[in-house]
Amino acid sequence: MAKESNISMPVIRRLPRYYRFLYDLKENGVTRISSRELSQRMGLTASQIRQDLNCFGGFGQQGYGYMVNQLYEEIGRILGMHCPTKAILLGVGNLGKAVVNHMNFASRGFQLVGLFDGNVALEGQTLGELPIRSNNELEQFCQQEHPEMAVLCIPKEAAPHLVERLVACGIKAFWNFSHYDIAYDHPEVIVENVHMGDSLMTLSYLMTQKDL
Amino acid sequence: MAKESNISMPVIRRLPRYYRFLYDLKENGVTRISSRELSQRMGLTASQIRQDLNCFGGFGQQGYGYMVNQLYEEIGRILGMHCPTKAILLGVGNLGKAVVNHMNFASRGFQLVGLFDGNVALEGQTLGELPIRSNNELEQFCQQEHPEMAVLCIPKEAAPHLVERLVACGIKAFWNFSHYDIAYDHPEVIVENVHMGDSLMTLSYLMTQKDL
DNA sequence: TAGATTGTTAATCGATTAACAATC
DNA sequence: TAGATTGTTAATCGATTAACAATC
Repeated sequence: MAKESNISMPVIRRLPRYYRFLYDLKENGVTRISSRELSQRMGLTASQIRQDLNCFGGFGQQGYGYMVNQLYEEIGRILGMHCPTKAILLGVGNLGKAVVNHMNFASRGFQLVGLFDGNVALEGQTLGELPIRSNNELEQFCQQEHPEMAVLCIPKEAAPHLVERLVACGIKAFWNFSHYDIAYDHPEVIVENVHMGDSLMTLSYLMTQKDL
Repeated sequence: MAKESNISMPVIRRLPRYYRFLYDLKENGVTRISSRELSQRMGLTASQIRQDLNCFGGFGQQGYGYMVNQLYEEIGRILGMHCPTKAILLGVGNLGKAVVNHMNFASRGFQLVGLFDGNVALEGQTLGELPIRSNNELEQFCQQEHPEMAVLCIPKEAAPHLVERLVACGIKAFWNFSHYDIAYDHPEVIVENVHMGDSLMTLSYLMTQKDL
């Protein structure tokens, strides 16, 4: 579908949310829905929903609405859920462990194939059915498995050097929990930053404002 | 400063990022900076930085720039870093543990004062120097400590009932890791959602697009 | 056919960028 | 004073909303 390029980021970032709501509707046995009803459930305008969906094609039927299951599948396809990408995770500390245990990579378009940590004491331990490997094995592992995405749960200080190595290993995208600014040094890779601290501080701001 | 109301969300969400960059500059011994230089480091326009900062007041000096430390402190004050809010966390599973261990609440405007879990087997265990309490103690604890914010690391199914109780206990804001849509049922509370899964799916989309 | 709801164009709104006067 | 850079207004750009013709 040629329409799919040049979609704006606000639209893209709404897609996973549509996907979640459609999944819930599906689970609740709803088979079709109008943009108007979906808009009420999601707190958006019906206009925006139709505008968003039409970036990718006409998934609805005039006078009738959208088939929930079909729309769910279409958005899943658009998001790349059906062609999983191999991913590795670096830094098996508190955060890394939680990401491995808590995040269902398989249902979000990725296949987690390797765990790495700089601490050799962890080597040989397993986490979520995967062995924890030493960073020394990185190059060899990537040559064999060809992962394309790396999850960074490492300290900021360790990041620049590791990112350099990972890019050399063929990693094309990063899910970055570290505070190192990858994009600045590597404009060619895709980076999705997760700054949980920023989110917490935003909440602090909003509470402070309301207190006035 | 009366200017501080009606600031748009895009501006607010950039504040923590300014705060981080200013901290780094400070650490590196930089004492003053122009909007132009900061814009280059952050990948923004100088215009936007000046526009953003002027929502809150004139922190710079014409012909000279901004004092790094002063600006850092001002943004910290705006974000409410200096008046910590008491917070509790519910759900001490993988994710809850990681949040407790990994997130420095104290440096982001909050004081974590209590941990709660529905699993009584965890009761009495400690995590990050705090005892894990049963959800049964919630009401009594809140009466004594008056926390204003709750971190939700609980399953979606458990959320509606617990949120009800927490709002009755005087909780005014939620840092929500669950997929339950709090705002829909409680428009009066402040909610900051953290949807890590959405972030991962966005990355999947971006990779899928580039592959075309 | 009549009613409903989409797909799509046009209008509005808001956010970003550019420009420049103020001033250090 | 001259140079630099802010604070602020104006212009542009993009995203959202409204409107409505197309059509199921």
